[in-house]
Amino acid sequence: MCTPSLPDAAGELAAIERAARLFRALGETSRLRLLVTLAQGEACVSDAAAWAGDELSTVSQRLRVLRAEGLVSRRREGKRILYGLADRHVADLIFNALEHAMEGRPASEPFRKDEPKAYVSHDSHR
Amino acid sequence: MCTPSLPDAAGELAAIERAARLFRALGETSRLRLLVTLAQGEACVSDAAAWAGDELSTVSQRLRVLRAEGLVSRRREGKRILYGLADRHVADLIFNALEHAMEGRPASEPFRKDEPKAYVSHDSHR
DNA sequence: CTGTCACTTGAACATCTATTCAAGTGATGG
DNA sequence: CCATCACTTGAATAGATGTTCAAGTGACAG
Repeated sequence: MCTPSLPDAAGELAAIERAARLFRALGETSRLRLLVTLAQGEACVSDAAAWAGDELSTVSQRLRVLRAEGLVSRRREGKRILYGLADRHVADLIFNALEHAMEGRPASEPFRKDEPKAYVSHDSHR
Repeated sequence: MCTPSLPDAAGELAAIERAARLFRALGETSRLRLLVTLAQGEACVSDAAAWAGDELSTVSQRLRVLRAEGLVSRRREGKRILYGLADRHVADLIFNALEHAMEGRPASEPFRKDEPKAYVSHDSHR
């Protein structure tokens, strides 16, 4: 008699929470730029900081956030530590968003009285 | 050895900025839950508020943010205003993230000395 | 060993963001 | 037309988050 439209398992709520944190990590221009940079290939923190024109510790903190969400990989090479995108999944997520961002309207859609198109998912994903 | 890895057009920077705002909109549990709810079908604000157990105005504000990023559609039906997912692209984004969230490690990966796998994108997307 | 290099981390500050209440808007139904 | 319903919006507050400086860590070169 409750949860009228959400046959979600408790685990799904946790997954949503998790996904939200993931999105939040992606949701900052500086961090996203960093990821796009890493999509071109691995980089050490110093270089990444140089490309971005930011402080070393700033970039390190950004990578910390990204790593906490499993978005980047990390390996040592000599004295440097190389970061890269964690997997193809991450790249997909980013490029999908970039596509949507380019297609989407210029962020100025006052009201539009009726927008008939509403997408409905194929039932459940689970 | 300058702009070593970023042949980005100026427009791409704007796209990244845009994508980041999009991710930020997705990056909050309450808003993401709302979107997942809408993925099951359209809903009016009152109902959505009831499902979520939140104030009407709270949900309205959330929808405002989502609408500003083009994530939801809106149409009037009688006295109600029905919201839904904007398009399949949005659903893809969400479900991709949910998958990654489920696959990913339990958010406790202290260091892992060497993680050899670093994904490198197939050159450019442009 | 020891010094140094490359990076990480803690704390402080500033900024941004979400939620809420109250007031406003506008289409609908009578 | 007018009252009402369903929703939106503005302002205030509280909580979260990013950046920076300074200090800390750890591996590698000598």
